[in-house]
Amino acid sequence: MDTRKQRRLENAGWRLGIAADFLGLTEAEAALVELKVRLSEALRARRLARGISQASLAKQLRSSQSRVAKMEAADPTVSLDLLLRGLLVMGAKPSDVAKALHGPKKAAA
Amino acid sequence: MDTRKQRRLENAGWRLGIAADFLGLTEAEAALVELKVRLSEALRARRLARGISQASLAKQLRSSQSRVAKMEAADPTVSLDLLLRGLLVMGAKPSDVAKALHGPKKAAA
DNA sequence: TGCGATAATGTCACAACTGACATATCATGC
DNA sequence: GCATGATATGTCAGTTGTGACATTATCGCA
Repeated sequence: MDTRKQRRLENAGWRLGIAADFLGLTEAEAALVELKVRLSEALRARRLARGISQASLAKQLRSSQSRVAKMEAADPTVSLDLLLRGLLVMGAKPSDVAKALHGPKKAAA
Repeated sequence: MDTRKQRRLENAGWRLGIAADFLGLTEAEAALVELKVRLSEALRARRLARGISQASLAKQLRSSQSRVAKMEAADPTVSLDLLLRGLLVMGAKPSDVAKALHGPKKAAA
């Protein structure tokens, strides 16, 4: 088929309806929240495994106890950047992060 | 051993030397940059696979062409949040994101 | 050569995130 | 009962990220 016309329209940024775009974004937004939750759970798990307090983690992160609490609660005001830094500071390797993204369960039957 | 005293100190936030903490953070910081680069590569790959322009992706993201360019360049001013949203909008599932984190190569010999 | 589309780079006002602090809740041990 | 340590919740001023815009640089095509 002739994809030229479509390409033209898409590149102008119109991609078949604003409503669809909107839905696409909120979908992505929901998925992002899901990912944040998983990372926050992984963070808490790692911290507890090390047996240290939120205050201690905060110090290592150069942050504060209250923010760490919000990180672990997946508070909307916490960025992924901070969450990731928390995990990495707690010794997570990139592959560990990838695992965490898959889901909270390690290997459920 | 008696771990009580150590726990006390740790929970007060002192964890054996500020220098070590500092190194830990910059290490995490470097790892974070690495992850950002991988995600930015994955983003560009996905966009090109779909054959759409930065402007089109920007529209779907409700962002701008210039910011998408910066996303793909792993510019320090773009957040992980935005990068992730970009990937998700481009149809990436969480498992795809996890794969991207492992490394740019899919299955090199 | 000029034109249209795409992408890269710099800037800026505005919005979101941040650390810090105060305070509150909830356990444990005395 | 009430300390003590850990965690949760709310607020706020200062920093960082954001979308938008302008500008520039390529590239392909007629």
